[in-house]
Amino acid sequence: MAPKVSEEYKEQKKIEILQAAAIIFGEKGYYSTTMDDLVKESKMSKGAIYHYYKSKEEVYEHMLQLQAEQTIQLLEEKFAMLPFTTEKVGMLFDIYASNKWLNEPKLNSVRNQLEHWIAGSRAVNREKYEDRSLVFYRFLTKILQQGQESGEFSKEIDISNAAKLFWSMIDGILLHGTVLEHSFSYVEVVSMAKEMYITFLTRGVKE
Amino acid sequence: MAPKVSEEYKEQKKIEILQAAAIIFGEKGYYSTTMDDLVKESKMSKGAIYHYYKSKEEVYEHMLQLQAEQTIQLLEEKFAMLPFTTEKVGMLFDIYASNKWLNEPKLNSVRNQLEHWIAGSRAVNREKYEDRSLVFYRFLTKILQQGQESGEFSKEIDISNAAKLFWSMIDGILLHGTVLEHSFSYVEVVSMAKEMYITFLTRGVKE
Amino acid sequence: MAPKVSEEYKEQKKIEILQAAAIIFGEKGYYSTTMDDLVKESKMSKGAIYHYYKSKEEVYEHMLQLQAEQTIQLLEEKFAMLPFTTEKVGMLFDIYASNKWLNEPKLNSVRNQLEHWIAGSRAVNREKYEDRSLVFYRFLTKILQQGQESGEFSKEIDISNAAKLFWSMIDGILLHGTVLEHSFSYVEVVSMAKEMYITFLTRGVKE
Amino acid sequence: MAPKVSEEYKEQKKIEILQAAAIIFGEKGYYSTTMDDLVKESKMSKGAIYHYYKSKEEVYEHMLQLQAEQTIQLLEEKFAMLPFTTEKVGMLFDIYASNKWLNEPKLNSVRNQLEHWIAGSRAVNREKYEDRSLVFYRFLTKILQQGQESGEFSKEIDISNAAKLFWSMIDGILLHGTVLEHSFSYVEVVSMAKEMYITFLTRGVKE
DNA sequence: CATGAATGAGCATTCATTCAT
DNA sequence: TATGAATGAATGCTCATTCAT
Repeated sequence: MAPKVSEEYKEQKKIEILQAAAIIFGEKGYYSTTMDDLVKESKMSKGAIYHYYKSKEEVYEHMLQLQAEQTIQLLEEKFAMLPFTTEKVGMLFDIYASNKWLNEPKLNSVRNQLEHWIAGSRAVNREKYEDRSLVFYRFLTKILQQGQESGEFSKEIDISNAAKLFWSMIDGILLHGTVLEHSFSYVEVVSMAKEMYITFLTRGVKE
Repeated sequence: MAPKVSEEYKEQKKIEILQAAAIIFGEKGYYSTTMDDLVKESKMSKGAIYHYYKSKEEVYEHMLQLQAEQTIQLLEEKFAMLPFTTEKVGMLFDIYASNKWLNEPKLNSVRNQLEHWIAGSRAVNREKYEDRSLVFYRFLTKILQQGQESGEFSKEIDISNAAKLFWSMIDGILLHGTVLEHSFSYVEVVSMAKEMYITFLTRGVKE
Repeated sequence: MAPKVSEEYKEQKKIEILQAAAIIFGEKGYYSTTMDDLVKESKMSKGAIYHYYKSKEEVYEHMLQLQAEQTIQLLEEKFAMLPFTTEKVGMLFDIYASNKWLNEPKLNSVRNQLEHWIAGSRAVNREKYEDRSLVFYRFLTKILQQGQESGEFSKEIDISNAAKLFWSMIDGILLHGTVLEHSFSYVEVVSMAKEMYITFLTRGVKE
Repeated sequence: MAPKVSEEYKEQKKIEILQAAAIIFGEKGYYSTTMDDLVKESKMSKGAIYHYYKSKEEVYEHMLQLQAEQTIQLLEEKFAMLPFTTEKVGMLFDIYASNKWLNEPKLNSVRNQLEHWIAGSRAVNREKYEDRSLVFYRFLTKILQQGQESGEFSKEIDISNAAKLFWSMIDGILLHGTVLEHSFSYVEVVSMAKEMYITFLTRGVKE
């Protein structure tokens, strides 16, 4: 209702829309969510939403981007203080094993990411999705490199592929965990993956 | 009154619909594919399709089921003749590494499975999806058990979780490979996963 | 409701839609007419209309085309039996002077043609509108040529421009007549135009 | 309480809005132009425009009125100095034949007038449009009357209808010229109309 | 006076499903 | 059985107008 408002106000409004979007898209998925659903969830008018985003697609895109950024940011914060790279990689698994990743909102966020990933892989502009992955790959590759340099990890391993393998594994586990929920022993599987992966990285390294 | 056409005829018709469905759903995804698309692809009339399947959803379901069955059957055929379980597990990776899994139709099939998995995980009747996974889990669990019994694999490993981990990993790799395609070094990553997984299974086992 | 219907049936349906379109577009104009108006007027379902035409625009286009064709056909029928071209040109005016051109449906048809003409002149694909005019120009040019050849009309006149002038004049009179209706002495103005135009064509011709 | 700003300021603002309106309505037509388009073109805020005009319709109305007034004023200025009415009528044609009437802005103005004329002829308050025409009719009727009184024009002609015929002809030619643009030999047709019309008026008058 | 964010009714179009023939 | 015309609720999006600041 306020004209000529501050930039922060507008930014705040966009965040509010994205938060409602996260809830409702998470609940019903991209296709089954209607703009009326989002209107109801956000308690804004349709016009207001279209004032800030020019399509349902755009709302979704921005929501995904925000979630990816928040994830990366979270990871980097946690990592700032750890001295050893082995610990870092271990913590990465621990983060995903922690119950934070099992509650409803996170689950939905994961579902969204995966769903749009797949849908998007059919789209013409697939680069966007590639970019989003590369951020995650790069994040881990850097850590693995530190590990090789410090002598913690075997130098024979191709760290670029190892990073890809890590995220593939995590996404696969999240996928199964998301779909199967309680019949999938999520924590145990992540734990097994952690042991397997770290053993593999440190294999043949003298301690 | 005797039916006008044979059962085989009807079964054949249903298969034809499913084949068209695999192509068109694979190309456009569940939501973006319309029944008119399926009509065009299958070269049948709308009435005919609705005669054999009572909804779009049902066509999709049956198509997925068929694809899953074909995959399991393929795997079992390949495995019949291998004596050592280590070889079997290795072959499992090799199958996924082989170029059969990189061509367009397979890719689409994978996309379909994953997409519906995720969408379905939100649905009320999630059991259906759980069942489909359990078939795969059980298939591998049996093999891993043989491996433990023959002394090839470490007895300390929880084979049920190891099976879950395997399929999570494979689906995760397929997911990344599907989305990223050429910028994802698919074969190398599968190969690394193979080495890692088998090492993990056989770790501590005297040879 | 009938599947696999005859071509005539389909043609008939399309005509029905066009007839309803002529009424409702004529009444409210292109922009103010909604598809719901057309649904109500045609007593068909929205889906049925979209089954035969792929957009509101297309319905409008086809309606215009039909009206133009009907006009040309009407003119040609009337002309078949007249021996002298002067009489033909005279009759052309008489047709427009006749009260047929003053009743509501015709008036609306004229309004539609003119309205879309103008709107269309801004459009990218203006050729369509040009074509429609050229049909009318050509129709008259042929007659004027016969008149010159038979010696009825002055040979100094550029008949191509004279044809353009005729239709400009008629459209202008229709425009004013349509807009001003009763305060525009339509019949008298057409009559004056007739005298002026024919005098001009036959000027200097020995009788 | 005294107004905060002068009347001239307000008048100036309204003119500015109308100038932007002439451009943007001319370009896109009444229906396809949005208030946001007008905001952008006028470089004013939406609130400002609604402060001076109470609706889109009103802006359009005022714009048309202004354009009509300017046209009449232009004509009257040109005519003040001509002694013979035949010359005046000739000049009227010449004005329309001059290239001023072929450039983009004028063309758009013509389009606007015609478009709204037609749309308006459906409206309830048609008198408004009638009035606007009557101004033009009256303007020419006066001149034709002078011509009859001075003996330049035939006394047998109904000058009221002749005035109507003139403007019908001009609008018709503008209509065709506007729609067909380069494939319509505008200057030649106006020139032919001039010869025809003046011959008609002066027919049977001894010189 | 000026601003532009907010409103929400309105619109064209889509599409799964039905059913008369 | 087979056909495809018909249905109409549902959907994403637009835009003239209002009004708090």
